[in-house]
Amino acid sequence: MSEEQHLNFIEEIVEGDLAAGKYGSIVTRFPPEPNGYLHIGHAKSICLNFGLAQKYGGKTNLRFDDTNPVTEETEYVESIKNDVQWLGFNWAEELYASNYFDQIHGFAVRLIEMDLAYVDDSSSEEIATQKGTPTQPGTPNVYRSRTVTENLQLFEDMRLGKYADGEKVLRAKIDLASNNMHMRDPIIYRIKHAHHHRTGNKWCIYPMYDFAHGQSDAIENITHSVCTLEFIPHRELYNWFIEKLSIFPSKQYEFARLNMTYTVMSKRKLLQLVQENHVTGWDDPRMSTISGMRRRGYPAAAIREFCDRIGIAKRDNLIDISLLEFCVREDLNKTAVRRMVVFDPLKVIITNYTGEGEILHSENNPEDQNGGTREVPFSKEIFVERDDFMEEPSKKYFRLAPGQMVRLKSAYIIKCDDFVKDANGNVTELHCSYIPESKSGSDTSGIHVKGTLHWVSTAHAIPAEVRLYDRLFNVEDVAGAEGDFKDYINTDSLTVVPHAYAEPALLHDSIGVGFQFLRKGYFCADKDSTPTKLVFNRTVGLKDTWAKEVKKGA
RNA sequence: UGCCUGAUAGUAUAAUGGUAGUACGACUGUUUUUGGUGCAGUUUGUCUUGGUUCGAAUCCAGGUCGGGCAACCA
Repeated sequence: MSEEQHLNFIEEIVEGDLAAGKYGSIVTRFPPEPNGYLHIGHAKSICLNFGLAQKYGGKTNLRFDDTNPVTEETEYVESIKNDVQWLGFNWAEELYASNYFDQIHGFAVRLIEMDLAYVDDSSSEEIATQKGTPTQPGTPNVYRSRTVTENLQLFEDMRLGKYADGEKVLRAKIDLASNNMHMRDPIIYRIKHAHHHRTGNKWCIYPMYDFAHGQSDAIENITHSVCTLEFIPHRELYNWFIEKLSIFPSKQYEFARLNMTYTVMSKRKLLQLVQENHVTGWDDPRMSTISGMRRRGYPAAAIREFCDRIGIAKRDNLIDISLLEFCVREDLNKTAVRRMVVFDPLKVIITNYTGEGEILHSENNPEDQNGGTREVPFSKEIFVERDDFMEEPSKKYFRLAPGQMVRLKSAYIIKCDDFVKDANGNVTELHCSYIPESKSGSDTSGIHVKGTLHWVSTAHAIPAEVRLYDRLFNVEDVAGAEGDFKDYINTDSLTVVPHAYAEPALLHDSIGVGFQFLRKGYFCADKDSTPTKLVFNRTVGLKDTWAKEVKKGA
């Protein structure tokens, strides 16, 4: 009652329709064309369409808008199904616009019979010219006054394959003077002698989007057909066909598509990145595709949360990618298993440690009481991160420096006594002493240190490759930037750390879980990872207030 | 030149004629065996000009700015 339910404008429409008794329950659909992989923008649409049905007790169909056989492939169908499922949604029915080709063809015949469609022999250029311009009305050509009988015969001949591609089209007869260019006798059927991934060679004529989408919606009794803003001018046509054909009156509603900083969101551009090898594939972890994000380690729940937070409205937007990253961290912080991995090793010898070594225990996740612990071997010689030592520390540097003390996570407090340099002046080794009574969990030393470091015992360290990703583009608004979007590709978007050192527990961890490498960020095993060669992707870094501090000083 | 759309903190999004709120970001402080997390707090906004009204982000009119529309693509 009292909770503030902020409805988006589409939810308001749905609630209004339901309250008015317009529909018993709602039916939505997610209608991708299988000509590429799904991206985060599709996720927004998926969450909206499936979310609506879940919230109001309806159903959602997955419908492939496969009306253009030359761009569509089964590979894409499979990837789309996989991505929608991975995101956590189940469709009521798996459908294809091509299932309806017979019915849609029948609709076209009906239109011809009503003298509302005609076969046009003009070339595509002629048709474009005859359409006029937004400020000048179009002009009818001779074909527009063909008789119903003639049109029926010609359309049938088109279907029979008597004409070559482009020789003839079927056009709706509407209004060549309309302010809406889409109403100026739009083409509704074209000839394409092409193999279709579902219907094979059965057809050589295919309906255009405008003559398939609304009809498919109607056939499926879709109550709320939600699409993006650029289809607003199509709505008039959408309604016109439904009215003339007297079919189920689906209603189209439009929302603003997702735009995100530092990335591109169009299948055409994503395809280009793949084809020109700017990335390794559709599932490259830097891609804005669902499959790329999955491989990068973004949890589905985080993507759903993101889609929830960005809202649904009609205003053009450019969402900061850091909001997505926030959602990813928020999710992973609660679920990721903590491990220690040193990327850039600096050897530390604990000079006063006389034991053989020992097994210590460290919690798997401080956020999860039931997460348990793991064994971490400790010994006289360990690796720490090279940038966790400074010969001449700045004032607020809480890590190792001559005479300075830190805690080794889940182990002991150590003090840096000395360091060794090579001929080039590079620090090669630290000599530290440990405080025996400072052992984690039974610390009686009374010493408090400000810094805690991750570390790995050199004798037990497991080599691993770590891949660090940065934004794929170096401008915020890639689509809005002048010139070719490829000019803005960030050439440093991938950094490989070939020889990182991981604690041994990581060897036995199952693939598919999210990790937090302490103080380094969130990671997941890549599909390239094998038992003999571990490979990890950095999903996202940790919030780093120290880096910010350093930057300020610089 | 036409038509269609939209405009609320830096970014998104609510307030549906009656206290401009929330989240992310930024900044403080605090807690912490991750410079992480958590907690507390601060910060910044109704495109503009008129009108209607006791009262306007909301309604009306004009302007400004943004996006879209003339593929045998979807």
